[in-house]
Amino acid sequence: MPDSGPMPPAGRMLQRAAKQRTAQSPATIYDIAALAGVNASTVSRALTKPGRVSAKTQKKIEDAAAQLNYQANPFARALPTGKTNTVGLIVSDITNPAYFDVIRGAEGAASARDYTLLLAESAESAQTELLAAKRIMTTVDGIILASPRLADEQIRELAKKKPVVVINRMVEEVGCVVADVQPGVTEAVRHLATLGHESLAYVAGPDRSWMSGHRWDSIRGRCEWSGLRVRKFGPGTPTVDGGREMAAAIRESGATGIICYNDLMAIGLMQELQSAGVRIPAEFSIVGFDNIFGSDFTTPPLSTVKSPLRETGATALTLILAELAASIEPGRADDSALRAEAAKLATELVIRGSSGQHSPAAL
Amino acid sequence: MPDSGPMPPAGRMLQRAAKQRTAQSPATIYDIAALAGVNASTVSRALTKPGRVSAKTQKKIEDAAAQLNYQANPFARALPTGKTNTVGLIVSDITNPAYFDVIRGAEGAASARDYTLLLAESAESAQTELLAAKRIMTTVDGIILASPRLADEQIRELAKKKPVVVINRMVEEVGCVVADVQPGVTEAVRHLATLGHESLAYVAGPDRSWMSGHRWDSIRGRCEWSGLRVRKFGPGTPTVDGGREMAAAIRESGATGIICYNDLMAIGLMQELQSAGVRIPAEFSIVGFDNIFGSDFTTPPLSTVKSPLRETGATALTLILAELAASIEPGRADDSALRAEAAKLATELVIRGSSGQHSPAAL
DNA sequence: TTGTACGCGTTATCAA
DNA sequence: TTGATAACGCGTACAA
Repeated sequence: MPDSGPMPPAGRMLQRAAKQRTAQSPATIYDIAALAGVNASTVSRALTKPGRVSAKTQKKIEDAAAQLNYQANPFARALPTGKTNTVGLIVSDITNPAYFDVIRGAEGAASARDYTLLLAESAESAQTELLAAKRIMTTVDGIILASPRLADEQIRELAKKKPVVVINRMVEEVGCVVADVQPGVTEAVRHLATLGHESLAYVAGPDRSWMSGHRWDSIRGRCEWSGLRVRKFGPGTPTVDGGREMAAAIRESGATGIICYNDLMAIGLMQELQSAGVRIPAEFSIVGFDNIFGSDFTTPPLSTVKSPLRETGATALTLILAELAASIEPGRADDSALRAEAAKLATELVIRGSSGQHSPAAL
Repeated sequence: MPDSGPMPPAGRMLQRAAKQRTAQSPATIYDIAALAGVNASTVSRALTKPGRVSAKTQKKIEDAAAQLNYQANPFARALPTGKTNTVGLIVSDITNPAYFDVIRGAEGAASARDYTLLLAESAESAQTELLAAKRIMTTVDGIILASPRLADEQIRELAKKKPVVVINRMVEEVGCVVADVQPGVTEAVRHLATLGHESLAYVAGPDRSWMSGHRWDSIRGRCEWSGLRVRKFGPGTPTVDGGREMAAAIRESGATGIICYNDLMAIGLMQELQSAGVRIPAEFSIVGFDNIFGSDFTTPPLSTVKSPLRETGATALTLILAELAASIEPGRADDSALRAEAAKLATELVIRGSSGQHSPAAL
């Protein structure tokens, strides 16, 4: 160590300069600083909060940055800040087309705000879900859990570390995005009643699915209100095959207006019934949930309670970002706007061919 | 500066200790070092390449790490290394269900190797695709481009900076994953010929789609070989509506064995034809491509040339990782195994109800 | 085998 | 308003 002057920065910049010649490593704020004739810290200021620097140097720096095709290194930025501009999304089953739109909505909302989406799947297992969550946790600013299989307590535990928003489930003390099932269910029950169905049935999903129970509660309540009989079948697997397996029980039940936990089950049920010679909708009316891609491909096309899947994904991401902002700048508790936005997420009946006038007479 | 001893490390550790009391910030290698009574660098060595440290201290460190619930900070790790353990996947259109399985395959392969998947959409625009690519580029070890809209040259440009693998398209000098269309097309053409169709038609996708042209080339070649007449229609939009729009032209064309660029178009075409009173498959046989989710929901269910979508996604990710490994350790050019794996990706005809004996007589 | 010291690119805290 | 400098957590030559 021959010298004791301001060595580190000088040495650093010399090294940068040398490096610049050899490889084509991306430009750093030091390169910009050199080009603009200012200090690196000034560059940092100018590029992050464009108010703490004079207009003149601001422009010089911006020009230099543009010329050098500068792109901030997210990792270097994340280190002192802790902010990664990345949100994780964990879905329980990528196979399920209902999530496609959720993913799409979240991705759109994210990239619109210069955020990036990290995707992971839990394969319907609480254990791998927790694993994925922990792995991702270190990398993201917040996590969206779509129909999580985790226990409430585990979710709250995660939420202590980073903002967590849950989709399609209510968990105390955690941000939740759940579309209002009431309007869609109300319409559906009324629709079936109008069609002449006096005995309804609900084909439930898995017991562990919060949403399945929620939908059942809503349907039952509505039927009581309307004086209709309704029975619950299941639990069943929330897939096409799961719907198929319920066909026999439904057929013998005497119920003629069937609402299924989701479109997948509805499609399976309908297919199985049809292949047994049952006429839809003459003998049974079938209504699904979600309005997934392909639910109108069937013959007859499926009537369904449409869920605002894409909006749900987008709203979840917005909520995460809001929680993030709140944790930094705790003054503003204007959840109101967000709550309002989330409240707009309502279901709605889409009437297609699988529900119609009940006319078993025409045997 | 009262002292000139080994200040920095000591000061750092003191601060850590103080911090440890207050907030619940995640444990670092310094915490482990303190607990195990060794230096932080030893911890780093023990945790990265478990061979450069004595068995005894190794255990001590691992115990301490476990006790502290240690989780390496990916950002801090990425900074000196440049490695992020993250792969980006850009799809041209999340709406298209064909990508669902690709995403799924890639995600599965990634998380199996402790990699994380970054998802982005280009919304069918070359410009936003480039933007997304550049934004993501800084964050990932490599990028997978599914049916990119970018020009070949732009893709090569990207590939100069980080490993790039392209799905469903051939680009010189860039890793590509394209399922072999030959077997599926051969089966399909033979199938239609056997059914009595003498005049075939191909409903093309967008002109910009490399895959659409590729499929057409293969079909045409196969038809020539078989002495069948075949005409190309389009270009069209690769959606259900795009398929619908081709119905009139197809109906007047005289062709009766129709192969569509993808299932979406096939479904639209079939629906439109049926709603005009045309009987499928008696009058027209329709075959799609890909075997997407829901292609068996239609009545009749769609015959289709199945693509190994999921395997394609998984293979693409594997390829990226291989290129990554090769760029680090250039000695091993054992692409052979990979090429072999990629070569196994073949299409295959799935015969369902939309194709059948040609019997226009039964008017 | 282990410890020392530095750099990765950025932000944040001070002085100036 | 700007500059100098210390973190952020980890990997790694180099020295011991």
